[in-house]
Amino acid sequence: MTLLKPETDQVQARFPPKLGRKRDHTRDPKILDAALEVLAETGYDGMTIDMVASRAKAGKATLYRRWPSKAELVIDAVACMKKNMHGDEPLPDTGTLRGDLVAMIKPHSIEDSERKMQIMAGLMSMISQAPELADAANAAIMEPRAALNRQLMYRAVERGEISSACDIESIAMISPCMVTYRTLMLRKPVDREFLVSLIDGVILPSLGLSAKPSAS
Amino acid sequence: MTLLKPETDQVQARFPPKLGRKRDHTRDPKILDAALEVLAETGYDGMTIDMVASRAKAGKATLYRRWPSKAELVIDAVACMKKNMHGDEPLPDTGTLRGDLVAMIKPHSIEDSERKMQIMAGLMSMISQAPELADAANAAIMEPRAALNRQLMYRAVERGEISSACDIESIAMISPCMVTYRTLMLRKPVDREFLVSLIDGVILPSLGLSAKPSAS
DNA sequence: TGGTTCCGATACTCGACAGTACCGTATAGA
DNA sequence: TCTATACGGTACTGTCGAGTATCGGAACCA
Repeated sequence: MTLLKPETDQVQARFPPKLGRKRDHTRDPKILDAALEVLAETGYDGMTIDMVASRAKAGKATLYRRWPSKAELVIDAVACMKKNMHGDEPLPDTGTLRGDLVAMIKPHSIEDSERKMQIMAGLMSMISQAPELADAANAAIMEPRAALNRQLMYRAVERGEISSACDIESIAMISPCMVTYRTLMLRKPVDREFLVSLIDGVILPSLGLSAKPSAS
Repeated sequence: MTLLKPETDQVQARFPPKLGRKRDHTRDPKILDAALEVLAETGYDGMTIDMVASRAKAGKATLYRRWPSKAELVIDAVACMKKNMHGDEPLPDTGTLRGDLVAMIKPHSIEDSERKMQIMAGLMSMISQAPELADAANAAIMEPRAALNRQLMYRAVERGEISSACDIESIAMISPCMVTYRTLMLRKPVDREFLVSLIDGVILPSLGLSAKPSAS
C-alpha cells in the first residue's frame, strides 16, 4: 500500500498482454484467508510465507507476484477482513436495550470474536510500527462491534429509554475493550455469563438503567 | 522459568567455587531495565540480545551467564517490573470518589502508563504463546492500576457514597482497558481530558453517581 | 491446435540473529 | 601478592526465513 515497487506487474498492467492466460484472481481470497489463519495461530513474526503458500495450496512465487512483501500481504489481509464479513444479520429489536444487547450474544458471534482476538494478538507487535495496520485492525475487529452497540443505544435514546446526555461513544467501546482484555491477558473464555454480567454490571448502569427492569 | 537447562550455572550453584571473584549481581537490574527499554522500542521480535547488552554496557556472554535464553530474560524483566516500581504514593483521600479518581491523574502516572503500554505492545505477540508471560504482564501492568481503582471504590462503599451492589471488580478494569485500547489501537494521547471524560462519562455513572455532584 | 502466460514447486542467495567460544583484563578472595 | 573467576568485547557457528530465479506443466485465448 505504501511502497509499491514500480516493477513488472505495474508495467504489465499498463500494457496488458493480448495473448495467453490471464491472472486468476479467484485465488486471492483463499490466500488472504490462509494468511489470517496462520496469523491467528502463530503471530506475525512466527508466520512464514511458505506456511501461507502451502496452506492456500499456492506457490510462494504466486504470493510475491501479488504482494510486494510479507508486511503488505498481512495489511491487505486484515483490511479485507471487513469486506469479507458474513452478511450482517439484522439488528435485534426486542423493545428494551437490555433485550437487544442480550439478543446479540449468539454462539456465532462469540466464535467470530475469539477468532478476531487471535488475529489481533498476532498483529500487536507489528501494529506499533505500522499505523495503517492499526487502523485496519481497528476497523475490522473493534469498530464493527462498537458500531452495533452504538446503534442499539441511539435507538434507546430515541425511544426515551435512556438519556441523550449519556456518553454513548465511550460506553459502546466498553464491551469490545473488556472482551479483548479478558481474552488476550486473562485468557479466560468469553462466554454468555461473562457478557451478561458485563451488560448488567457495567453497561446498563452507566446508562442509568438498572440491571433488571422488572417493570417496563 | 519453564525450561532451565541443567548446565554449568546450576552445577556451579551446587559446588560453589572456593576461590576467585564472585558474580556481580548489582548489574542484573541494569540489564533488566535495558531489556524493558529495548522491548518498548522494538517489540519482542525486533529486540536482539546485542541491543540489550550494549544498552546495559554489558557483554552478551554476561547475559547468557544469567538467563538461559532471550525468552527467559524477557519474562524475568517483566516479572521484575512489579517489584522495581517506585514506592507507591499514598492513596488520595478527598472525601468523594470523583475527587479521588481525578486526584490520581498526575503527569507522572500518565508517563508511567505510556511506558507500560509500549512494553505491553512489544509483548503481545509472545503473550499468546507464553501464558506465564501473560500473567506477569497482567500483574505488572494492568493489575496495579485496577487495584488502586478498586480500593478507592470500596472506600466509597464504606462511606455510603455508592452501593455495595455495584460490580466494582469489573468497573475497576474499565479505565485500564480503555486506556490500553486508546493507546495501542487508536494511537491517541491519554491526556487529562480523556481520563476525566472517562470518569464522568462512564465510571461514575456505572456506579450510580452523576458526573458533577454540585452538592456534597 | 499453437502460442503465450500464469501456476505450483523447488532450489537458491543472502542477511539477520540466537547462542557459543574465546581472549585479554579487571577484581575480589585467600 | 597470587590466583581463580567474572567481566566486556569480539569473532564464530548454525539456523531460519524473506525474497529471487527458474522450470515443467497446465490453462486460456486466438
